[in-house]
Amino acid sequence: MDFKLAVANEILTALGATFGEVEITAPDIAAALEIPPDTAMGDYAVPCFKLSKALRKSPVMIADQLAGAIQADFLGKVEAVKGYLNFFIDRATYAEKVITLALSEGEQYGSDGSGVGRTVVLDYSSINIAKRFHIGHLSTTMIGNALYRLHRFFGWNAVGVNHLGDWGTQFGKMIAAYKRWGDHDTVAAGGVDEMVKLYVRFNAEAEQDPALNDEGRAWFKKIEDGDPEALEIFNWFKSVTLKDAERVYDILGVKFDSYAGESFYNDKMQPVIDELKAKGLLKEDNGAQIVDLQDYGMPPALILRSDGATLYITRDLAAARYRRDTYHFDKSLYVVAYQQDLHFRQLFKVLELMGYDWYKNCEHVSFGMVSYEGQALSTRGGHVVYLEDLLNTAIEKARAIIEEKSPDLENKDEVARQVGVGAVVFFDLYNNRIKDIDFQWDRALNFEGETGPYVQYTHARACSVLRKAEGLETAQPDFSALSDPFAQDVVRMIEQFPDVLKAAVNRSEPSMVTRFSVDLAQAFNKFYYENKVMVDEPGVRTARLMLTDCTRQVLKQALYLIGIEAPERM
RNA sequence: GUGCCCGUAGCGAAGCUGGAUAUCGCGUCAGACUCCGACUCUGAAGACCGUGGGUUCGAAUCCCGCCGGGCACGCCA
Repeated sequence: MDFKLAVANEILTALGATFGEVEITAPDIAAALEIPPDTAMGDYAVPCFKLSKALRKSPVMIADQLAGAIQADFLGKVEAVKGYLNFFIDRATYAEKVITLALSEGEQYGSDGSGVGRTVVLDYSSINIAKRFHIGHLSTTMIGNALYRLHRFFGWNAVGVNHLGDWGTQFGKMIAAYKRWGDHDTVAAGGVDEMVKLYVRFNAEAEQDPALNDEGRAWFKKIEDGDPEALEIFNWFKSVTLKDAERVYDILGVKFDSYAGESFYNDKMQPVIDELKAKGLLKEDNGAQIVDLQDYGMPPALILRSDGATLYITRDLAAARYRRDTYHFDKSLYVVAYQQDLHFRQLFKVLELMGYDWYKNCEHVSFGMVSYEGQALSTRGGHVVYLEDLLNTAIEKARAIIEEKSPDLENKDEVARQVGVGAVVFFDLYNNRIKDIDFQWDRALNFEGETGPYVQYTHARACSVLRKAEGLETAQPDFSALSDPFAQDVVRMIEQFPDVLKAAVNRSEPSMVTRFSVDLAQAFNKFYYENKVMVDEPGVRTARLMLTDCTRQVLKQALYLIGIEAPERM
């Protein structure tokens, strides 16, 4: 039973009985239902101010009259207060319905299956070849991962794309540097770090000897032309970078279905350019080919440089079309920082001008910048935190706490990893994605308060209680044992879980799930403190254990959806 | 200069399809519990919700101006 809808139906009936025909439907009323700021005021409320005009009566009068006309067995009490109609629901029934539903649906609880038969393409993480993974890449990776999991949970066919940054003259420079100073074994052993060293050296020496740059360009031209040697080195660089990145992805539990990056679209741009030309969208400006977007308040989109070379947006146009043709997506998300807001507005606008109505299904999921202790990240300036270092530090810290608090734990290494990584990921997904993050070690490694470890701990605690209850006599649950405010808060959170997930998907906002997990954990901890679960009375005990089980299940699911594991002991 | 985004207690935030007394965490202070597991509970101090207008029965929430900060604005990605 949907409580909101049930309450809404009662109101509708009472409205009809009291004021005659009204043009309003039950779902309308359900949408207008609110949860009062204080549970002492009621469990649901309807503000009657909007009805005031249509009915030509004061809100206070409407509320008063409706209160007198409503009676239903699942409603405890109906009160009219200053134009608000407040409902008190029968709490035992409420708890029973919510818990029974959540437990019967199990791991599917929270999903309405609304994505079945639909496909979403998610572009996230999108690392650059020959660069190390640092904290600036965490948000795109984890937001993308969370959205990927959320969509799958709702039944979507999700395609995760790591749109590799593997195109540009810097790769020609890298090869030139490698040919001059590098050797296979050193790079194979040192990985990305060695490649970065070569690149840094190249740029340093190129300042003395600009001819080196020509050498770099020449190598890049060879890549473009498909020269076997150039391609072999280039592809090898890619595989070394991906191997390095894979290590981090494994720690984070992040996966992709495609690694088609910029170079992949090298031979797919010409048809797009031809099409732009055919549709009369392309025009020359200062030797370059552009799409004029002046009518839309935007600077022009540069499709071809004056030397004929393609640009970023040219590749993204080709990529958008390729994804549409290949995956037939119903939705395409780009999890990219807000610096590129304009780029995506231009991209989507050009798609629209090309006549692709599916441009509407493309969305830029933009997020804030990461700075480090107040300053911009700078790889060159050494002002940077590498992701692997951060994760390892977090894992070590978790390990130390485990040694102190639960030295007898069996799989300490695994749990340390789960908790350490959980802290970092949670930190990243905690705030609205649009907010900038100033990375500070002590905050990212915080395990107390609103943090991943706190939620994980609550989950482990629930597991512990359930373990202790194994083998005890079960009885018909007495749901009236869940009528107190603390248990009710937990029930309410569990009831809201499906709505929270839906909103998180609709708004592409994983932080809603992160927030929810904290709220549920807090509510459960209060409940747990105020009510003893393991009481002698079997009916009461069973009801409280069911609530504990529900909490465990929902916390685990919430954490999973934002990419965090939930150990059963810690 | 133009466009977009952000501005809520000392700090970090939530609340933004308008609704009752603006929540949460960190930190500070005073207590309680210390019973299943780093928890939890009670209370204190701390917010003219950047600012000025407007719309509305009602604005942190919507609209406009201003201030402060960030990002972006043709041949990088």
